[in-house]
Amino acid sequence: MSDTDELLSIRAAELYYEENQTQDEIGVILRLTRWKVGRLLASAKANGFIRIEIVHPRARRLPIERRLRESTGLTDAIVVSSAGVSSDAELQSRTAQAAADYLTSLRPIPRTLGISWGRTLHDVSLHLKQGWAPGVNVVQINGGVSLNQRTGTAASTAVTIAHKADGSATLLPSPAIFERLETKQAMEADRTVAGVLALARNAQAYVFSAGQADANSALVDSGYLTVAQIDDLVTRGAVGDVVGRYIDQNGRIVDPELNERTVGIQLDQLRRAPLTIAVISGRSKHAIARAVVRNGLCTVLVTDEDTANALLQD
Amino acid sequence: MSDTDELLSIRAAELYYEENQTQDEIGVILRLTRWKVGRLLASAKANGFIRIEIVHPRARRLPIERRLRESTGLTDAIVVSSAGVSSDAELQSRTAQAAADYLTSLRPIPRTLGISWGRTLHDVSLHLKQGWAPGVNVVQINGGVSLNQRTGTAASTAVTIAHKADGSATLLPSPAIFERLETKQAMEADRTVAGVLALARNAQAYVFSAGQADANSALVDSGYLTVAQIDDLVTRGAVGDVVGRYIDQNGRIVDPELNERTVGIQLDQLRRAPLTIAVISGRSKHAIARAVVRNGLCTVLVTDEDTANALLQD
DNA sequence: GGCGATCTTGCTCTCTTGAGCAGCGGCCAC
DNA sequence: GTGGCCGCTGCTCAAGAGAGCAAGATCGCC
Repeated sequence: MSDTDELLSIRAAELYYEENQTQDEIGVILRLTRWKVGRLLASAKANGFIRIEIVHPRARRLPIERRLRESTGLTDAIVVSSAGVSSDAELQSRTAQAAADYLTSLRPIPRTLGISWGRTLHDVSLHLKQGWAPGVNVVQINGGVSLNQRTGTAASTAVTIAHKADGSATLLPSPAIFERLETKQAMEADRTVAGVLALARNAQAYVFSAGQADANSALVDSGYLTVAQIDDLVTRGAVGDVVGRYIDQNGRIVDPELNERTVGIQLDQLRRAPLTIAVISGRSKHAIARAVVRNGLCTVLVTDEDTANALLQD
Repeated sequence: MSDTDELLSIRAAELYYEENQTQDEIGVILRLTRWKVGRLLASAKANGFIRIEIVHPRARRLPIERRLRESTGLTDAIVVSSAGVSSDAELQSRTAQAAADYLTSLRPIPRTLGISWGRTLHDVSLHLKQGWAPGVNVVQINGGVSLNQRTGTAASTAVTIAHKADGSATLLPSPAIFERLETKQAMEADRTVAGVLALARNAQAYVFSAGQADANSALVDSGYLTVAQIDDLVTRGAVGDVVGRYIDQNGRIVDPELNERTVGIQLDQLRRAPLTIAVISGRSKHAIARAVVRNGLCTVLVTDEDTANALLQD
């Protein structure tokens, strides 16, 4: 397009989008036919001079969702807009909201829903509306927090989600990671625990988040791992954890021995499940999000625009 | 509007603006009539959820221009968009470009055009196209740079503008500020100088910029004033200078004695002129821009979006 | 619980916009 | 210089979107 046409297209766009003139009126002002004006506006759009943004906490980015589905093979992708977001916390809240919306709209409604725990899942539980689903049985799929003052977060997340669905919660009464393998095995042998784990393995749908591999991990907060242990895992290629299990960028368990001592369903069980919803957002989780998506650990991803774009870079 | 309607309006907006669906198609998807969809889209716009931005160096902000004209009584206002601008220099370049465009489109074409000098005016001169006007006589309206290596900037600006209009330049062969009043008066008594000043007073249009009152002033750069002198002026209320004369926020001369020693047309002559175009942009010039506009020193303002918004705050 | 006021809804009608097409003019090769 | 090709222009025609209106729903007030 010629230079003067480019300038004209900008003048036309100003009158069209900012002054709400019709293409006809613009034609009179710029001494053009209305068809020419229409073509100029189309070219302004095609050249990317017109940027349309939906500024709202609930806004999603459908084109990015589509590209993400196409390039990764996910069955569904939910991408929240990061337009006008100032803090990471706000972004995560938006993502949790979107996850809650997604759960609410799920059809058929899962009878048993396996969930992990953490800040994100807690956030999701808060965003769910009372009565979001009728009678869902929520089952915890990995061992919960129980070593310090944050006791009960894991349980309360499951209970809240179940309560709001007028359903029931099945808790996994176990630490996330045992110090000794024998203790863990003894625990798993217990009928109650074995029953919960069996229920977890047969859930119709899973919702989980993922943690980045750094000192801010919930597993460090909860006292299951030390910062030194995390550092070691990172050295060995860990990018983050999924249901308490640390993986590298190829989705492989980084420390099999540690993995053995971790209570909850196996990653392969997640991989085989037909509906696994990962809720991951924030700058620091790009790497673990990539690992989760690239290695088939989820079929549905709920995330933010920036993380989605990072995934599309590859 | 109800909460669910708000959410629906966002969903509709996503489908409409990002997925290019028709309101009819959206109606099918969201199980609404197309009229409801149309109303939701209208409400999304009305609520400011839809942000449309024209991203282009030549883009202007017509609604702000209109508000500026209405609230200040300017006969015209040109406001360039600051969308996608990273540096102050880029913004100033855009503003200078807009000023050049405005000059080019001026009708009737002024026979004599009075101009000041400075970085901004120099920038404007560079953005003018060869043949922007036929045969304009450009006359310098205030004393020029001549004390140091930047010699000639003032003259070259005038010459460039005149040359590109296939016209002539009339230079004011004088320093900006004299040290002694007597020398200045002697200079003004000279027939040549007096002639130039008379021509300047009778120009049909004026274009000038304004300087902020700080150590970066062109008058400091050129050696006419010291930083200490500027500090003193600021203490006395100066917000900046117009054609070399420092004014406070009420448009009053801050230092009458200094003003007497300054060569060029008087501010009152600007105030009386029918067409005075001020070109002012950049964060640091908000105060002086306000002083210029509020006190009738220009009839046309060319500026950037941020400065314009600052003016509209009052 | 009844009544009026107000808001919402789904419609018709009209204006606005986009798709597609024929004709014109410029440009290049020969 | 001439013929053919390509791109731009202004048109017709149909789809899309908005304004306005009347009927129905909802709400508050008594």
